[in-house]
Order: sequence, then structure tokens, then C-alpha cells
Amino acid sequence: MEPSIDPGASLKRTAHGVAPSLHVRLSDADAIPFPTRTVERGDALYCAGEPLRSLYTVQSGCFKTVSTYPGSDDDSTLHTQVTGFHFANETLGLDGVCTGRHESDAVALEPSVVRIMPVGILEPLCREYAAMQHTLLAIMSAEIVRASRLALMLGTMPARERVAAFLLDLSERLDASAATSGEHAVELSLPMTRADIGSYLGLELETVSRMLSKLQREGAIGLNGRQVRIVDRTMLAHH
Amino acid sequence: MEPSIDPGASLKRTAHGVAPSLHVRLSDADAIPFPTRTVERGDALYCAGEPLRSLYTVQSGCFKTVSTYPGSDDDSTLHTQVTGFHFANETLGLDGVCTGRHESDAVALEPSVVRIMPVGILEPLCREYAAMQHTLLAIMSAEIVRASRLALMLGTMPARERVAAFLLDLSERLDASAATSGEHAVELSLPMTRADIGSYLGLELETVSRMLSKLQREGAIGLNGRQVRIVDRTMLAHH
DNA sequence: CGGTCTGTTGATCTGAATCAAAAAGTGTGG
DNA sequence: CCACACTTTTTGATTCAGATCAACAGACCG
Repeated sequence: MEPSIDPGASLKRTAHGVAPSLHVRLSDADAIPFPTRTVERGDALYCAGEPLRSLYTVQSGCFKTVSTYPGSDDDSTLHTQVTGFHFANETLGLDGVCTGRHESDAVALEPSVVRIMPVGILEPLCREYAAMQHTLLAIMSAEIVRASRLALMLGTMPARERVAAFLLDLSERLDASAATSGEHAVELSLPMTRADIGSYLGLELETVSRMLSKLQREGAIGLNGRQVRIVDRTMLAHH
Repeated sequence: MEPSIDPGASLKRTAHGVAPSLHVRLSDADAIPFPTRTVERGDALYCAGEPLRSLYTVQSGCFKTVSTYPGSDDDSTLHTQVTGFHFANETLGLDGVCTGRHESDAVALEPSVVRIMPVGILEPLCREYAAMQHTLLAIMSAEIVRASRLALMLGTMPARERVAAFLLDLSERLDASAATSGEHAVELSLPMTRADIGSYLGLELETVSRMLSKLQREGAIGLNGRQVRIVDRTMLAHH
């Protein structure tokens, strides 16, 4: 039986979001029952340097990917940054395809489950099924766009805008999992710390905290620890 | 006759460079004579929003890719940044695969020639030839890494380090075209303006100019307009 | 309960942006 | 070939957004 492939149809585009979210299933889990793996909060799904064995699709939970830049060869001038957050239906490990080794660490922010797709199986499968090949290329391309958008954000936007854009992006990506039909999620519960957000946005954690407080004071959001309510979307988007 | 495919063998890895360069030929030009196109300095190879018709491999010359972030829907809060420079043997247009439309502008920095690979041909070809498929995936993955490295740089490094890393990256990527066997290029002639560099590095053009002057004063580089000589590689890399 | 991790807010400092001006290139047409 | 306009680059003076330093308040946990 031919596995049913779910191609570009479900590839959700976010025209204005910071990162286009990827609600794509590489293949129907029922047709090809890939194994799954559970990762505890704080544990690494994989680490930079490890040989690339599989790609992973998040089934539940949330991950951050952490990249390290070796400033000098030996000494302490090395830079580290969170380069992505990954929620349900998003794919992990794509950056390792070029070198055959993972280029970043993937750490679970909460207890999570991933579906494991061995890389050895992936390429032959894509050669067989055109739709699957197309979807994989689309996912990788979207990841390029996502990373470029992040660079654009870090290179051009002031702190307040970065935080606002971050919240808007999250709310767009979480609405699928929150099953809120039609519109975007309004109530977010952030799984990451202020330090994680800051690292991702190229800001210090104090600045993130300050900007969140300011957005609350201005009436754009409601804030209670890691619970965020989007009150005025327009206020977040503009300015 | 089967086109000879040049797979990962020539995929050049730069372990420490800002961006891994891509000296990969998707296919042997002699076997499949893809058409070429000449682009004058300042002209666009493609623009954001245009339907994706082909991917391009730079044969000679140099391009910058410019991304725009629609801050607000209508008004003037839109951000623009140079998100990449592309030299000989590097591939352009990959960011458009996900949406079917180009996500950035590609502008020639000098008179340039590209090889045109229609997207319609590409996917079937990759289904036919495993090595070609593998190479395409590797190229896209490398592009993800490149963009993430840029984000890391913009998020974590001070101005001086960004400029130094930029020069080191350039010297690594240009040595292939400069045919300097063994080591990296020492004499660079930058095809882009200070403003382009600044946009790429998330700095103002004045800051780029200042940092270049400072690096010269410190004896790390020799500077004469757009001619740069790498004098002390270690000094650039460390600190 | 003390201890560690997280988040908020305040005070101060600084690296890079901004404003400003002049010098050095680059190209054009007379 | 030169004069002119225009773009690019350099350098200086000033300002400011965000980093850094510091203190405290909850939250969570063994």
C-alpha cells in the first residue's frame, strides 16, 4: 500500500509572521508507523557534533535549538544563542543534513514526544514519492526563510519590536495546537524562560522583562508570569 | 548519457567560518547545458514576490540578496536588510521553494553570469539521481546553517568582531575563485559598499568604516578603499 | 525551611547610532 | 582632458537604547 502523503496543502504560510510555521507532516503516521521518543524537560534530543541519524517531528511539547559559534579555537570567546523554538508539527534536525552532523543542540523545554524519521529512509522515500520530496524541500526552504527572518529581526528591529514580533509569531504558531479555529491564539503560556527569549532575540533577559512590562502598561498584552494574553494585536504589530 | 553528478565530495566545509560556502555544482554543466543569463551591475536577477521559475548558480560575478520585513501592513515601518552575499559556485533562489515565490531580491554587485536551472526540471531530476538529490538537500541544509550563523552573529557579537568575522568568511569563500591552492585568500577586493556590509552585519555604515580603520591601525589588515589585505589572521579570529 | 532558579525593577555605564562635515572616488558630457 | 555632479568613505562630536550591575521578591524543591 502506498503511504498517503500530505503535501503542500497543509503547509501553512504566515505572510507577516516572523517565522513561517511548518504544520506539515512528512508522511501519514498511520501509513508509515515511525517510532517515537519521549524527552524529559531539560534533556537534549541531540547535541551539536553528533552524527545525524534522524530527523524529528515534534508531536507534543516544545524544544529550543541552541547554536554555538567558536569565536576563538580554544579560549572562552565562544558565542551561544537560542536560534529557534519548535512546537508541535515542526521538524528538527534539518541543519545537520549538509555536514552529516548536528549543528546545534535541541533541548526539550517541557516533557515532549517526537516522531523519529531515519535519514537513511528519507531520501529513498523522497525519490519514490514526488509529493513527499516536494514537501521536504518546502520544509527546508521554509527553514531558510525562518532563519533569514530571524537575522532580519536581529539586524534591524529595536528591542520592543522584537519582543512584540516574537509574541505575535508565537500566537500564530500555537493556534494550530490550541485548535482555535479561524483566528490566532490569544492566551499563550510561554514554555521558555526570559533568558531563552532574550538569547533568541539578541537581548538581555532584563530587557525582555522590561519590554513585556512596558507592553502590558501600554495595554497591548496581559501579563502574569509565563501567561500572556494578547489584548491588542494591532498595537503589537504597528509601531 | 547519464549526466555526471558531482555530489558531496566538493561540498566544502568551513568549520569555523561564519557561513559554510557552497562550492557545489548541482550537475555537470557539460552534461546538461543549462542556459545562462548575464546581469548588469545594479540589476536584479529576481525580486521578492515574483513566482519562482528557476534556481541560479553564480558562474561569475557577485550578488547580494535583500530581504524586507513588512513591519506594519501599510505604513513606513518596514525593515530591509542584506541577508547574504553570493559568489561564484553558490546557489540563489532557494528561499523561494517553500512559497513558490521569491522571498528576497537578488541584485548583482558587478556584471555577473548565472546558470539557470528551471525548478520544474529540478525535482524530477533529483528523483532520478540519488547523488543529485543528496547534493540539493545538502545545499539547502547548508543555507539553513548559513542563515543561522548570521543570526548568531547579529545576536551575540560586538561590531568589531562582526566585521572581523565577515572578512575571514569572505577570504575563505573567495579562495576558490582566486584559485589560491592550500590557503585562504589574502588579498580581497570587496564588491559591495560599506552600507551593504553594514546592512548585512546589522551596523551603520559609519561603524563599519570605523571598525575597518581600527583593524588597520591594530595591524590586522591592510586597507585601501575596497582593497583589503589580511595581514594577521590570528588577530582577526581571536578577540 | 534554606537554597537555587526565575522574574521584576532601579541606577549607571557604554557601544553603537545619529548628526555633521569634509575628503576621495566615479562617471558624465562638453 | 577637465569640470561637474554624485556617490562613497572617512572622521569627529553628541546622544541614546540597551547592557551591565545590583537588589529584591516569588516560585519551586529537596
